[in-house]
Amino acid sequence: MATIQDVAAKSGVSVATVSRVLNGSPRVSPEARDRVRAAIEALGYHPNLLGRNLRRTESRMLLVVAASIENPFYAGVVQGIEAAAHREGYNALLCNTDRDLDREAIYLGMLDQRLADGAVLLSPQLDARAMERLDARHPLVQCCEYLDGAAVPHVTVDNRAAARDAVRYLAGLGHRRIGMIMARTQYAATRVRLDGYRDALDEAGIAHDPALVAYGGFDFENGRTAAVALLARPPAQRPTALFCVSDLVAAGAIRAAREAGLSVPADVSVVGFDDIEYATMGEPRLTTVAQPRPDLGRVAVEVLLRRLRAGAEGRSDGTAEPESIDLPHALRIRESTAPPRNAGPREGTP
Amino acid sequence: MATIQDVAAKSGVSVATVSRVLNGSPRVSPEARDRVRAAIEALGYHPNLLGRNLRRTESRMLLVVAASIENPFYAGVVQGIEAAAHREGYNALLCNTDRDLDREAIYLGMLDQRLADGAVLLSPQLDARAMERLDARHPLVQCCEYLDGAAVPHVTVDNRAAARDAVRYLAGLGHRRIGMIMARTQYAATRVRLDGYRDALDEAGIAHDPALVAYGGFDFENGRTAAVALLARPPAQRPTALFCVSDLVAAGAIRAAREAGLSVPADVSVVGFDDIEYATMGEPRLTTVAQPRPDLGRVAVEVLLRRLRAGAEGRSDGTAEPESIDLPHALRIRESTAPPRNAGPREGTP
DNA sequence: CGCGGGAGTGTAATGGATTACACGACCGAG
DNA sequence: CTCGGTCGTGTAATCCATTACACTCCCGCG
Repeated sequence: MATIQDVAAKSGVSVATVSRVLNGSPRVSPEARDRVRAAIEALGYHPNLLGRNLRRTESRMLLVVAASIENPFYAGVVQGIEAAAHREGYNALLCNTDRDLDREAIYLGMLDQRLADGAVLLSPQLDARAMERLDARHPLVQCCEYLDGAAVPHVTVDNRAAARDAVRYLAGLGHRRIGMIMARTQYAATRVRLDGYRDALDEAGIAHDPALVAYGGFDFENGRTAAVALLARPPAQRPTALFCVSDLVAAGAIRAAREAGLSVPADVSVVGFDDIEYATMGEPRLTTVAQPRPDLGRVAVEVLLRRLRAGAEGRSDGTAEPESIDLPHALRIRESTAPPRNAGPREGTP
Repeated sequence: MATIQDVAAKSGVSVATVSRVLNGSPRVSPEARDRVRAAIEALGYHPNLLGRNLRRTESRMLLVVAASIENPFYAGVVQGIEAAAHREGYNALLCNTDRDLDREAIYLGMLDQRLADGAVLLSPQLDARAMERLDARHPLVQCCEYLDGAAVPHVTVDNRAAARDAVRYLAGLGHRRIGMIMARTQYAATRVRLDGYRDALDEAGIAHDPALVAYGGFDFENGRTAAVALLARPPAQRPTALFCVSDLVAAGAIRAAREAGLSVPADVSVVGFDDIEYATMGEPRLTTVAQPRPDLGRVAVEVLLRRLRAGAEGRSDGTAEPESIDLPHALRIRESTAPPRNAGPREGTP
């Protein structure tokens, strides 16, 4: 394939001038510019980015690392990341770790190999210290999920407030035995949802009952299994509402309720988290907490590029507070929630 | 960061020797090897792949281009692609076109810029000629969907046979008014499903009724809209079974049936295509045609790398038949299908 | 008329790794 | 002892584009 030398020869100028045309430098005469453009056209020349990137010592590639990029929740986030990256002239390299620390290490190794300039971590597997060490060499940003102790910026919603809103809504419908299906996880973003759940119970003057909190994972089967246990309790102790840590878990809970002969929402209300597409496809449509997914991705990229550029100019202040951002969430009320049987909504409460 | 020069200096050998150690050449004395390894360790050296790739004139990167990578159907395919690519020392760069020809062009442009060595196309937007022209410069392979006239290899299931199996099963249950919800599409892989549907009707001696075939897209809403139209017909002309071009369309059809006061499968049987995770999460669980998704991805990469290597050795035979491959599919019978009301299964037919 | 300075262009160094070729040391065969 | 060959290693060219620096014109001002 043609190189910049070929273009230079064909248009009768030096490679420097061709390069200047390529990069839009103003110090080129219109005639030279035209001749170079014509030669590029005639030769079907495309700059070899391997050469350019080597010279510029950057790859203009951003890593997007997640347990599973295809997880429906991440769909919109990734879209936001890609769009923002392209707008800034970067490409996004999507990486699936399948929660495997080694696979993640391979991907993050691309930073040291200069195949990528920075990374957005959607579900980090490494520990906080390792993340900080890596971040000292190459800018990182955590998005949606993040590790508690790591001094690496993160972009999320206020998960505690989001959970509080969801459970407050259930309490407002008149529910008193509200269960929660949590996930066992290292992520602070998820763990504080339990705090939000408790906040709302406190507000409503409902005593905490640890037996109403079940722990599993984020998936359909996890949700189903956890819900089976909670719904197997005697009717007087059985929760009349379940707040679930994800929409997939909520779908599992609905399946469990059906299998237990209970109807949703008449016998049990179910609230999810994430607002994935599936939430409106199943029956009943899911009440859930929506996160601004494309925005989460977009802002994460903005933070990352800000750091990348700051670093390129030699600044690495070190101890400055990492720039972390919360974006607004929203409770979407649909058909999987209703007042409990034998207890209308508490209209009287202000 | 440390370069190969630094390692050479620190270990008292030349860069050539360091490079040989890096690449596992046997022509290095054990002592030199050890010293180099120690220096690499001490300096925390990682080879700069921008330099290596420039020198080798390859990027070891494979493009994976789809309308939407996050589409649940592609999840497993992408997983297969990634796994196979890594096994061969390649990275997969996932690209979303959102069905936008321009965005696709930008991604495919990365081939000419040498940021990627080849591409797997999951839902090509360009036309057959353009694809062939591009393929002449850089190896491509189509996976799952493919264009009719393009002399570019593809890896799929036998979509016609798969559709035939699904509809044959419905006919076997005793259905005679079997509708199909198709997608308007440029893809041959999808279009031949209509042929398979007709094959099965012919086999069962059922006359074709064009009014029973509706056209839409691949999504939930498309499926719902199309099904609303088919199910609005008077009961005697209404289809008792619907074969849908995708699981999402089938989900939409089920929603439409419910809204029309019909129950699935008692009043209408519904069959999907793809067997995405959602197929077993909803109610009822979906009868559908499963594709071996990771295998489709794996084989696509194998074909691609075969071509890449052949091309690297200077061979480009030109007019040889493109290597296209069909992988086996499977009908998964679940709960969304049953014999029609007022007509038991046709047990007597052999 | 001489000189400072900007515009336009070219030469060559540079980024980091790979590898063809060359060279010296050393071995065994004749 | 000499020659051919292997082994280990180094030098320098190479991949392709960017850019610091130098240079030539040419203009306008004093």
